[in-house]
Parts: sequence; C-alpha cells; structure tokens
Amino acid sequence: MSANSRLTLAAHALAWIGLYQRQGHEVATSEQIATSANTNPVVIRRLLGELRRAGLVESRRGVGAGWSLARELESMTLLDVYEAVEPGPLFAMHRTTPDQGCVVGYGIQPAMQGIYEGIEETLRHELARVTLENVLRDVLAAPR
Amino acid sequence: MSANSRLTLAAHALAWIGLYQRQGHEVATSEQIATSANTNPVVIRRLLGELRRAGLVESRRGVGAGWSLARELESMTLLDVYEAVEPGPLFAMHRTTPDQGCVVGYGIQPAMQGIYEGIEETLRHELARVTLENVLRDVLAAPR
DNA sequence: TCCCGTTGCAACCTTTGCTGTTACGACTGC
DNA sequence: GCAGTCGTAACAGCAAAGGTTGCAACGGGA
Repeated sequence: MSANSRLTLAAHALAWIGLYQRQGHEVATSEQIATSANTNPVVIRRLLGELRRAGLVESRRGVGAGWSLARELESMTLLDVYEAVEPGPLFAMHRTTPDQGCVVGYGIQPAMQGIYEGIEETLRHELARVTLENVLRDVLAAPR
Repeated sequence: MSANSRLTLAAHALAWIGLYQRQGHEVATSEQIATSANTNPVVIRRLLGELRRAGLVESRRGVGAGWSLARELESMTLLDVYEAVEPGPLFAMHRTTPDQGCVVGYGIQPAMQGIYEGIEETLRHELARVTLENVLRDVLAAPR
C-alpha cells in the first residue's frame, strides 16, 4: 500500500497549533509548523486548507496572519481529520472492469464492495475514538 | 490514500481457482485468471507468487502446469491474503524526520505509532473474520 | 498611502509505487 | 525434442504525493 502520511502530518499540525495557543499565542504560521514538521510551508498550507474546508481550523491574512483552531482539541477526532484529508476508499476495486461474462468477474466487485464497507465502518469507529486532545497528551508524554 | 487493488485482485484470483477446482479441474492457469480479471497474466503470476510464499497456493510447472489452492477456502481469511500482498503499515509517518528539538516534533511519531498500532490491530481482526469461502459465496450470490 | 508579512493558489518537477508489457530461461509431461 | 506454462527480469506508462518557486491578495501599522 502506498502508505500515506497525510493523516500523520495533519495531526502534527493540529497538535502544534493547539499547544502554541495554550502557550498564549493567537495564531501559528505555516512557516513555524513547517519547521517543526521538517517540510515546506506550502505543503502545510495545502493541508491546513483542507482542514479549514472541514471547519477544523481558521486562517487570518494580512499582518499578524496565521492559523488558529476553530474548535477545541477535545471535540476533534482523528475521524474528522481523516475525512478531511483522505478522499478515497481504503481498498480499491480493479483498475479495469473484470470480464462480466465470467461468474467471478461479474460477482467479485459487489462482493468485495460489501465486505469493504463493513471494514471501513469499523475503521471509522476506531478513528472516532481518538481525539486530538488524546494525541497531544501522548505527544507530551513521550519520554526524554 | 493511494488506493490499492492488490487485495481485491488476490481475492478474485483465489475465488476463481477455488470455483474452478470445485468444477473438477486440477489447476488453473494465470492466463485464465487474467482473462477473468481483465489484466495481464504476468500481473497474476506476480501476485500468486506472493500468495505461494505465504502458503496459500501452489504452482506446478511443465505441461499441464498451473495453480491450485494449498488449503481450503474456509481456512483462508482476508487477513492471510492482506498480509501476503500488503507489506507496509496502513498509515505512514512523516517522510522526513520532524524537528527533534521541538516538543511536538519529538513526541508526534511515538504518539501516532501507538495509536496506529491499535487501529491496525482492529483492522486485522476485521479482516480475519472474513474467509475466502465467504467471499466466494458473496460472489455467487450476486443477482443477475 | 505605502510597506511588510502572511495566506491562497497555480504551475511545475521529482520521487515513488503499481500496473502493464515484452522477453526469455526453466521446468516437465508427452 | 517439443509444447505449454511458470518464474522473473527489465522497462515503459501512469497516477498520486510531496517539494519548490513565483506571485497576487489581503490587511494591519507606519
């Protein structure tokens, strides 16, 4: 599976903004977050843009601009973040339509479709159990 | 997520071989399976090679060669197939190591690591609940 | 009114992984 | 020896993600 770091990076950004705000700052810049994540500010802006569309963060422009949380970390779950940054399904069907004249080729897609739906529902449920507050607590609990 | 059709294709191939054997045939060829899946025989051989390494199928060479199941479909689960064809973890960490001098950059990877492990364990449990026999039954149950 | 720092966004390149394709050697029953 | 199939390497094509550059838009302050 082409492993995807978008969820990790989004959680990183949210935890960073949340911690920064608790330290008394109003907004965080993509530059600061990019430094922490060791990547490019544009990558952060793109990702935070998706989170903004999902209502998780807000952005201000002009002087003293930057990003702030739209909700408390306690009320954000990894499922919210996952849905904001991961569009497609977990498992894909065939690239090309199987032979519809073959019994297996005809029935395989509806069969796997149904199975995958149940599995993804369970995945969503698991993701919904973890709040960004949990994430930040785990981050701060890392032993030095 | 770069959606991955390997699990779907592997399930297709196993269901095809299983059904073919129940119809009284000894072995199935990669050519036949490729026709059903509407792809290239080499793609099928590569994938079945991974399933062979996992002990799910066997192959014979020479005249009258082909593939056969190494176990009954009832004793194979989607987890067996998943582990055979999907090497990496479901969610990836950052591409580049985050800033270890930053509290969040330092703690984010162990934090997400622990969270992801729990989620993947649940995913494995779900995959283990579905046997290839279930898959074949669903395939044959597709309405014409 | 101008300046400055930041977001918003488009365009492009590079890398990576999967898939498709061709080619050919290895094997085995006849 | 022949024919049919696997086993595998090599390469091209394609798509997605990430990285990079460039620049317009915004808005508070001087």
